[in-house]
Amino acid sequence: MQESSSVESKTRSTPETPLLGRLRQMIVTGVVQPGDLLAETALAQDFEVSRTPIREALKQLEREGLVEVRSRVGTFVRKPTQREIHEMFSLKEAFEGLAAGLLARRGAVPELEQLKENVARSQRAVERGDAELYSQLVHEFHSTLVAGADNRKLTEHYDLLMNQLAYHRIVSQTLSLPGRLQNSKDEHQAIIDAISSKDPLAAELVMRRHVAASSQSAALAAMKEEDEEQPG
Amino acid sequence: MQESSSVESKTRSTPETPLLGRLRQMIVTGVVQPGDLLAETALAQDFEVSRTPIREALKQLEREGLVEVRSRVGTFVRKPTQREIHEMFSLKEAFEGLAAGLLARRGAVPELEQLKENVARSQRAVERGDAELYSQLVHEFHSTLVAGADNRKLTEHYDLLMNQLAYHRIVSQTLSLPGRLQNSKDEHQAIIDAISSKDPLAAELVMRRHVAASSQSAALAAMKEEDEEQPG
DNA sequence: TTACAATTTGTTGCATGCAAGAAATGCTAG
DNA sequence: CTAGCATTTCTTGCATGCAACAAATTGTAA
Repeated sequence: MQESSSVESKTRSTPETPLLGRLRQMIVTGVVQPGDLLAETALAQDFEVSRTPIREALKQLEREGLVEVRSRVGTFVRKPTQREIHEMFSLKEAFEGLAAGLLARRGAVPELEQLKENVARSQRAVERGDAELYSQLVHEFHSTLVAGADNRKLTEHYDLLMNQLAYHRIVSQTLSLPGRLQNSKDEHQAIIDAISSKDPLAAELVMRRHVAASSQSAALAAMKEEDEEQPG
Repeated sequence: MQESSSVESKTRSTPETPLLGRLRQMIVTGVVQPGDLLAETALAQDFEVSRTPIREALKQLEREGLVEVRSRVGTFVRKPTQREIHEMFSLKEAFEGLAAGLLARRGAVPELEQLKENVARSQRAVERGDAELYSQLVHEFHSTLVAGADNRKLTEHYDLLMNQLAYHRIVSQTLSLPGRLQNSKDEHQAIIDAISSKDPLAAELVMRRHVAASSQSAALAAMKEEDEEQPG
């Protein structure tokens, strides 16, 4: 299953102090809500350590954009602005497009098989109308695709981005939109086809279209009004 | 003219403790070399503060990939592997391609004028054979282009990437390759043309081609530098 | 009640002490 | 000289105390 942190990958020079991961997960999964105060002293007591390691973790989270440290006032869980969400989806599109292209260039790798199996399971989830399972599979699909690009720097930046997007909550809302669920699965299949035919350009294009479509749904779900122009 | 940090942008929630920026610049500009030990106590004396803020800054730099903290051994300036350099250039291509597309979609903005003027100055630098000035202008061109995309998240990730690439040293060597200098200027002009004609796809394509070409040169230069260290 | 100043409370920022561990050094035996 | 072990040194990891500052609270006067 997953590591202690939410979207974080396996490799890390320092073995990832559990503290940072646990705090990050609390934020990403919504255990603590935007605006909540994360006081060093209180956290230190909760985790039964001193303020120092807590403080270091909070500084990291600030760098990751998950919290805001207001000097001598407090550290607060941050909520991305609508603009930031839009910006991050642009980046998501670029990252996953790049990943699809790189994966297509690599050819037949284990990750490609994983993707095929993912779509098969997704098909069954769609038939059963199991939105919860499907949401999980969607996450796995994108995660596997990026991993398959075999580019650690890309993975690093991608994880950073997705943590800040607090992917789970936004996407699970998105998928409940009518029709989007079946569409999404078909698009995943199209992506696999493009990758399988070892056509990096096509793979990137299809992937980016897919992400753009999802993003639009997600943006709609996050905020009702706000009409955006779509590239094409 | 630059901020305290090297490639960092203006906006930052916390006003960017000077310490972090100064340390970062020391690494990026090569004042301290890869493999060098950055001992907390020594730095604390140099900067006339206690170990605590030094320690926090070093942890940030670890997160940025500039140093490696080996537990209870020391913090060392990190040197990107050849693979990482390759990976980062892939990301650079994606980032700047995205930026070019976004900028093309924005249309006529101040940054576009800055780019035009940059090329004009570059032309003069080429004619005079002033490689040093040209190197600076190249940096400015790419920096302005990304800024012109008006996407702060993109800028954040881009800055993170470029700091780790320690751009200056690699690029300045790159440009000395024969012919590359004039080519580079022409490509910059082509990028501006695509952006001016408000064709995001074309702009992205041309930009990515340009970055790919530069990257290849830079990769060669980096390998060359690598070889020069080994014989000993 | 309202305005406003003084005080109290709560939080982070920084300095410092000490312990844990890794690596270098020296020492001893052969 | 070499190998192996003890010791010393150097470094980070963490705990804690105190100062600086912001914000909330209280008290007071009109």
